[in-house]
Amino acid sequence: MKKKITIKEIAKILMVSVSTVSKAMNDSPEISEKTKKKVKELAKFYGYVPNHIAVSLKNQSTFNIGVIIPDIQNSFLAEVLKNIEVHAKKNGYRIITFFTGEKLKEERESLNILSNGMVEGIIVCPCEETFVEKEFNHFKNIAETTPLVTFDRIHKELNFNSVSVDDDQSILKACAHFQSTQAKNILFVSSIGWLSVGKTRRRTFNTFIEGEASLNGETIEEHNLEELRKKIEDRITDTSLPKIDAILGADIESTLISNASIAKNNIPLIDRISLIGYVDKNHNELQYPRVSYINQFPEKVGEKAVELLIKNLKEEQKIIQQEVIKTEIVVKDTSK
Amino acid sequence: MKKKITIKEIAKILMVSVSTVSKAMNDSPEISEKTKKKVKELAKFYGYVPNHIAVSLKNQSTFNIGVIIPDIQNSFLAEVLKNIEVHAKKNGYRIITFFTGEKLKEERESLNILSNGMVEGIIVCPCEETFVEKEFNHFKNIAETTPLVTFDRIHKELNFNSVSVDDDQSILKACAHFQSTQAKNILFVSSIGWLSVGKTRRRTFNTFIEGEASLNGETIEEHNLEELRKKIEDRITDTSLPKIDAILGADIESTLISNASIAKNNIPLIDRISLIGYVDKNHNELQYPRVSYINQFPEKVGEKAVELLIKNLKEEQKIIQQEVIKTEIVVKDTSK
DNA sequence: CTGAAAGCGCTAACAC
DNA sequence: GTGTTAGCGCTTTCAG
Repeated sequence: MKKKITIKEIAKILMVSVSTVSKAMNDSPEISEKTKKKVKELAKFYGYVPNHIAVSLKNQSTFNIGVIIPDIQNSFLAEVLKNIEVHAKKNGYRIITFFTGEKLKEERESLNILSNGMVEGIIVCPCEETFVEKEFNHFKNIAETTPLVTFDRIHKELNFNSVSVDDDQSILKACAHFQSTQAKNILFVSSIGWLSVGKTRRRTFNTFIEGEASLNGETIEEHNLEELRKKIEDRITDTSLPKIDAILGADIESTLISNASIAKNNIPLIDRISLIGYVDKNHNELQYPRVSYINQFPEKVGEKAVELLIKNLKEEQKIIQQEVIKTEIVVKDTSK
Repeated sequence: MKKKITIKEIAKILMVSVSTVSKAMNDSPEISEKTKKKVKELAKFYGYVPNHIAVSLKNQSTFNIGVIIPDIQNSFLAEVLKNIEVHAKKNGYRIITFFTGEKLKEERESLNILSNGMVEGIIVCPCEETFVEKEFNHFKNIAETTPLVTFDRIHKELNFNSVSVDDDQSILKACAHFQSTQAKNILFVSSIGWLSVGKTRRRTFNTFIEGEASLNGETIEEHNLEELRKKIEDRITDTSLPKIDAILGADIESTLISNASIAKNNIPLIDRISLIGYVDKNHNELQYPRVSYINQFPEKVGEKAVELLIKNLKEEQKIIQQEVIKTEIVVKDTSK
């Protein structure tokens, strides 16, 4: 493997000093056009590119933003990530992405590694284990020295800059939508009952239903997807029980399974069960029927997160801002 | 924002030299247990973490692997990426991911940035524009100084370490599968005719069909997905034309649209059109009907890519190895 | 217009 | 067992 050429070697070949080469490469007005040309030509010839690590160390700035994500397979997070990258780049920053697999240990490690010189600031979606363990100290420690923005998942102890989605509002809007279409029996399905966000969504659903005399609610929560499918199919095909008018999916998986169950059991149109849930937008557009869904605007989440972080990088004093993105129900084929 | 503490400051507080602190932190046997304890305690107290940039510069090694991906929304690439990350971590490496958006300029820039000190080696899926422009010099230049592994997309000029998928075989296996189920008229649908991989797939399909007297082939290629949907629906519902027995989807989008079109037009079972194509595995499992698909083993691609790269990092001399992953047809609901 | 020298934070050979 | 020192590749002040 060929060795990479350094400024020093270029200087030697040209019989000038390293500082001259450095200045020439950076187009300093101190250097004559002639020398600049000479230096640049040789640099190009040898394929010189400044060593990024050395520049970072010297300048104490990397133009890197760290991003920590629980899971890349989560299409919402993937879309946020994409948008973080786009907006970071637009502002002259690169991103360094770590995945935690929802593990607290990985999250801690990622924060530690990133926060020491690698990046100027960090955008992080806290992992599930963090919420289970109610352990937020690693964030607090890091936030003392490194600008931090959390997104998507919130907790009162996570009082940093954050961008989240109005989750309660999503559920309430979906319920209200069902109500306006005369649904009576609403089934809440979830494969994420163990996740804090899953718990909140269920609680919000239940609270709403209890407050509405005209509505009746049922819940199916099951982590195992095959089991979940079975339970949903059993329920919606069981004619001995009151008919389900609408299903609210608490996550992508349960929404898809509900959609599949309705399709598979070929339920006649007259008995159509409405369905609203969470989906991968791109995918949803291409399937039939397209599910009516809760749009969480991942583009906005990504953009805002970058915006908040960069604002914090520039300001000297630290400002705390908590953005909440409003969601909307997008009516497609599975509801009126 | 609080300043991060350095080794120097710890040394001053403890009235020892920086090297003592450094050695103590790195558990050098030269240092007494007592001093180690003293140093470590203070380090912990002040939340000291070594500056990664400085360590990298000093050691001339970063334990970073660069990954360059055209598009994170592509579920195949996302899954490969996830597996690259997992296997990199397993070997003690972090990954730094850049997205090119299929743009040659971005690809060039990403390679340049990564190759100078940031990473030890690079895993890259070359972007489409690279193939359109037939411009491979940026890879060749980088490969002279930085270990490189390309994956997924290949070209005879890209003669580096690579992991690719046996694309021809995928198409041939699908055709053979249709043939074995007595299909006569096969429709090839594609939304990626403009992409090199799309061209190859179509060519392979056509060549096979022409060689088989018992088979008849048709092709619908259309970049605009709404148009594509219309064309597919028109074709499969047009009873004045010979009936389509099977559809081969050349990419995820056209496969999904075909599936949706069949479902939407409620084609009776007796006229069932078989469908094989490319899918997002996770998603496919949850929908109904689940599409019979070509498994490209993204896990293997990611794992092999890391393996090849690390092999190259360790060996002094450079070895070139071109891995080809065999695919398989996974029969689900849309074919016999 | 060019060069010498200091220093970013850390490690490690070498001295004591 | 601990300290001194040089140096990784680069930028930048200051001197000439």
